[in-house]
Amino acid sequence: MNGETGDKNLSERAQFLLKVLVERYIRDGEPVGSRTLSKDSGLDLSPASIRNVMADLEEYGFVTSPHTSAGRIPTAKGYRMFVDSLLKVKPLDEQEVLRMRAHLDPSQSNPQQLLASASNMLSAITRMAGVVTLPKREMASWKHIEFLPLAENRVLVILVLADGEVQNRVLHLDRAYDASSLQQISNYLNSNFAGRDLTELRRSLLNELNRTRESMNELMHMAITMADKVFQSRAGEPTYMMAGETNLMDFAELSDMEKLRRLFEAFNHKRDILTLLDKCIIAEGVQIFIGEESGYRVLDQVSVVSAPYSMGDGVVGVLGVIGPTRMSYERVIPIVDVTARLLSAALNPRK
Amino acid sequence: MNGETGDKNLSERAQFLLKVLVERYIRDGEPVGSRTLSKDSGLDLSPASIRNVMADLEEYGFVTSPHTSAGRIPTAKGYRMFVDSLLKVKPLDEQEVLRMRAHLDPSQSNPQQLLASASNMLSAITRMAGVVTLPKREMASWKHIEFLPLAENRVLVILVLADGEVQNRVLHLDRAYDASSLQQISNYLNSNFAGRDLTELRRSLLNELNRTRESMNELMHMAITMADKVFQSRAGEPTYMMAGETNLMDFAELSDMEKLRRLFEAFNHKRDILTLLDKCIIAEGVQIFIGEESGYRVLDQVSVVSAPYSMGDGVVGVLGVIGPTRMSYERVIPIVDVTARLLSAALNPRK
DNA sequence: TTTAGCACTCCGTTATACTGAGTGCCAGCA
DNA sequence: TGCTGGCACTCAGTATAACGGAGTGCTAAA
Repeated sequence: MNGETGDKNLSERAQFLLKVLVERYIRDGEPVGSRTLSKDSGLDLSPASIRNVMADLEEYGFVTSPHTSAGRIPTAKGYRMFVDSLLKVKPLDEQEVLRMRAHLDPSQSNPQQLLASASNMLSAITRMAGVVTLPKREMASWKHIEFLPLAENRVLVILVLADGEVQNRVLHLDRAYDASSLQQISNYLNSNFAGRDLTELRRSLLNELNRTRESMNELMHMAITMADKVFQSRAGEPTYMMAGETNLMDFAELSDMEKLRRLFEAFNHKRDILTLLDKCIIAEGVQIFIGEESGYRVLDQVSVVSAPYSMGDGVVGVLGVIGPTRMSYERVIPIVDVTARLLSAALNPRK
Repeated sequence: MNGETGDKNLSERAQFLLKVLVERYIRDGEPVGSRTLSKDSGLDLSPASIRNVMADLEEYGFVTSPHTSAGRIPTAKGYRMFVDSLLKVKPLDEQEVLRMRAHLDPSQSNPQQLLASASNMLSAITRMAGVVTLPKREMASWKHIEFLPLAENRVLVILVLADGEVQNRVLHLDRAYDASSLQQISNYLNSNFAGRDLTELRRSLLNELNRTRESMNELMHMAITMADKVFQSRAGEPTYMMAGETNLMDFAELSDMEKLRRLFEAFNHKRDILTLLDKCIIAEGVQIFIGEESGYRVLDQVSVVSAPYSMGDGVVGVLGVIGPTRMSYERVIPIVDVTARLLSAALNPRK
């Protein structure tokens, strides 16, 4: 209510003190009192003055006290302000970038392994949990397709993707196809559509189907319906890989067994985590969800720092770090950022 | 030192009291005192007499007390005696068996999914962690093999196993092979060796190679060396699937965060758990490791109840339950046993 | 606008006492 | 000889009170 803090915007000083407070709390994990802040800030202010500012910050919802006579700790909103407006991330040490690059060496790993390395690396250097979503395969292009007849109207489809990843699916069909017509179908698909991404493929196949409805020979018809079946994305696939979940057990914030258990169960069921990560795939760079912001109860006590990575010429997945809200964003943000870039580079063979 | 307990073998009464004690402790989780035992046993003995027996049991190492004035709890040795000699497992309720069978319906799942269902089911009904090792593929036979030329001297091998499981591997070769000679090679292998198990195949291929060394045409030579490469089992594969680890967080025995963490890390690294489970593959039926018996520090507080399952005509893997030493062996043993039988049945198509 | 001073609050720790559960041992009894 | 009641003792866990420390909010003065 008093002059300075009546405005919508916090005073310079209040912002600065919030910054110092958050940094201090991230460092020590203990509520920060006015005396500490008075010494720590470098400003020439007495504890009493600091207390006034704190009262304002509390009123705005940036900080809170665990109880009457403890210091203040940041709220989710406080962290948000800190991350968005107060924090200046320094670029990573060059040495460290080199070390990271070595872990993601494309020459001696396949894409699958690269993803695993990335999540391991994230968990190892941050000492929190690292997560990498598997590439959205619809967006990836493919090199080659092959059909193999099995018993009882079933056909095995082998799909070689642009990155060398191989997928198989078994189709259950309404009638048997002999080896030679299957051969013809795959020839047709390989010569006309190889190299396109999977969604595009489905679209042009449907067009084709409409355009040539009458004139089309049976073979092409078969080919098109079959391809349509193949390229429907399958459900129930594993959808992300995580490493270092156990690191989270060290954090005092998560020492409540009940909460920890729910969190780990969420990791296993994947659903919530995945929809959250999917939201990040549209964003440009590093995206951060702090505590309750995520909208999922289980993630109340944790933050997610994520960044999209790309393959070919589009974003195909997201990687990131999951840790307590009280994490060193200053350190984690550039790490996630760099990892995403390195992984993208490793996944895209230099042309 | 006194007459009765001086023999190597425990008296009838001592054995019976141990049984009651273990059952009681499994039920309540609290040290059992002489008064309780006196009422609970049904024997017409005063607490004082019970105490004498307890002193003997303690001397033999079957029970111990957490502190001077608490009751007794079983040691690993005590549980072992209980499980080996005192416990009589009742067969499972028929209703329950039917419900379990429904979960492992071979008609609407592939083998991969069956294994996952089995481990899920084990964890769900025992409320502990369920684990299933993946089948040893060397012991499985195969139905079909196919080669697909890729760029740069690489060949994609598609291997269809007897259970319908499909595997791919990429071979790096010293020279390029054209599609038609690859076709010939696969024809040769399919018509001469399909249906054998993989170890047997390698053996007969090597024989073949020696026997026909001079007379052999180049094609057969290629085929044989290539097959040899294919059927070398690959390292670094995932080796078991686990479900319900988080159930273990509920047990008071594991409330020590440090121990819990080590346990979960062991689950992730898989190594120790796997060598332990591998030991069970030779045993006939249900095998039990109680606490420290396993020889692995991380498993000090937990027991593993396991049983082998089979496919084709041999044992190929192990499944089981991991839980606190203080688990209801009476319930868990038949569950593991039945699950192993059901899984074996589901994996072996009725002929 | 800032600051010093003061009363107040609340957590965490320590000391103390007390209760309840259980034990080991001994002496007497069938 | 084996069983039992009695007794002194031990020890974890809990409740209670006391106290110091850290921090706050408010007020009055600089």
